Amino acid sequence: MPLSRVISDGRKGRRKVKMSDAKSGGGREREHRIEKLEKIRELGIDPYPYRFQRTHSIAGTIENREQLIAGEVRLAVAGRIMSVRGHGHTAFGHIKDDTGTIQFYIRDDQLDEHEFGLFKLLDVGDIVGLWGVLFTTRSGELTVRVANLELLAKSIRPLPEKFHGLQDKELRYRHRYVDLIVNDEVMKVFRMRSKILETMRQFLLGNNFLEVETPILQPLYGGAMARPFVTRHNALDMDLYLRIADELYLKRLIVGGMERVFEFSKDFRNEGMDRSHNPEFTMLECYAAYWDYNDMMGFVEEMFSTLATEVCGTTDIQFGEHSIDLSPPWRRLTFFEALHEVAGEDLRASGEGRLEEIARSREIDLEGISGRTALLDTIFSELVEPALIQPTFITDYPLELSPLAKIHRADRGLVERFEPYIAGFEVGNAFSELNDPLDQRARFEAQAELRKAGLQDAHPVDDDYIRALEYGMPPTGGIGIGVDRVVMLLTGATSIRDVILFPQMRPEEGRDGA
RNA sequence: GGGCCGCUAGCUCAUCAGGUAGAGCACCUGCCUUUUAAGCAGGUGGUACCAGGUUCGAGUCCUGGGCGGCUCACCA
Repeated sequence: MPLSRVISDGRKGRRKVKMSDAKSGGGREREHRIEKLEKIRELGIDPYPYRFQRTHSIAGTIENREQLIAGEVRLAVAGRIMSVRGHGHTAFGHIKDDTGTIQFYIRDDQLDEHEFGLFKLLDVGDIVGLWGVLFTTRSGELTVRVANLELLAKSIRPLPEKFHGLQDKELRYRHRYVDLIVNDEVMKVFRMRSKILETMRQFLLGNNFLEVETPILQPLYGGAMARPFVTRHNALDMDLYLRIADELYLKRLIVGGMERVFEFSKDFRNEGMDRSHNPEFTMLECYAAYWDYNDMMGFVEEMFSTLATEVCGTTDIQFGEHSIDLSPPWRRLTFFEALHEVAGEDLRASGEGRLEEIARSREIDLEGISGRTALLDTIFSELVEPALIQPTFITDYPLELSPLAKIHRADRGLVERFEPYIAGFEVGNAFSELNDPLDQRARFEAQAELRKAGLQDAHPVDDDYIRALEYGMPPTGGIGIGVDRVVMLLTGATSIRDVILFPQMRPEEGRDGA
């Protein structure tokens, strides 16, 4: 009896699970298939053999079709049966591997009896290996004429319907393997994701960055304003945090003399979930000694135009209704300049009263918002952000928002920080990194005060990080890039769940009741 | 957390005002040696998310719960 069934027995509010692992899941068809599985075994055939030697991928077969047909080459391909059209003594169907789909043609007078008997016990969804030569059908389709076939894995669960496929988003996320089998565009998105990561990595390695790995389990979290997940280490008898950022570790490495480092960091933030937030997500952070944030801006422009060129073949990409030009240089605008544009006046010196007036006149909801910084931030995200469609660097933020960034060289009230915006998304966050240990301690202590005042997301003081800075960190430019959002941008996905293979979901069986 | 919407066969969906659930695909049986949403004939398949309630009778109405989608808020 399946474990899930045992656990759920007697539990109130149990949800019926579609395609469950219970015996009823998959309906009668699953039982038919298990019967066929037994018959296959009775024929002395192992329905789950150990390997298969392919001569060609399906894409390779299609690519070399002329030589393969002309030479009457006996080839071996393998894949999942996606359709079968039986005609008594013959059958057509398609198999699919991860390079493509090809038709096969099988007829009983060209196989030994044994093998055609096996074929009759196969189903859509089974994984097979086929040997044969290529030909073109009357209707012009490239087809493998099967001379021999081998079952490589029996599928006992039916695939979704061939025409509509799997639509239900819940099932698509929960049973991503099925989604990948039947929805080709899903496979395409995740191939692009891989390509994006690879291009980023190559770009960084090509610029002499060193790829490193830093702890996910941290005794003290930091590097961002967010609530962490807490976990427990039994042997040490202590709580640990899942990292919310790897920033403070990477800068320790800069102190240690690694002059350019990066990490693809799985980060975890214990907050709400929506179209652009998953509790675990991927951040690319990179730090370069002797750079400031201006150097980093140039680097980011280069990286994104390289990405778009490698992945999409052009720096002009389409996202929803927007055409976006990622080629450098990008527009650069300070935080207060951007506000000036939308508010029609310089807000740099405006008091709380004036900021509230402006917000109200634009019908911005100010519930729970108090203080000048929060007002500025709110006005910015309501009025400025949505309009930042073409790539734009917003620079020089108010000091209060950025405890890890260096004071602006020309203005003590600002920090040297920028955020790249594309299609209204904030895709990163970068600073001239604060390397004055005494200033850093003062900033941490200011955060600690905010924490005491009830701001849970404020930074805890990280004494070891300050000690590292006390040994001396060179001037450094750093950035964190939200990789999932970049993937959304380049694939046109409108939900982060469409670029994460297994997005966080509540368990199918529902929450544990009393 | 709020609002709206959804949950019916393996999948995609019907079921007008409450009367004991239906189609297509898939599956099973038979026929069919170049088909391709193959075709023809016949057939199987349901705890209508769960639990209560109203009613002679509930997929349908009411209450509570579960899961999801969209959206707003919170949150970087």
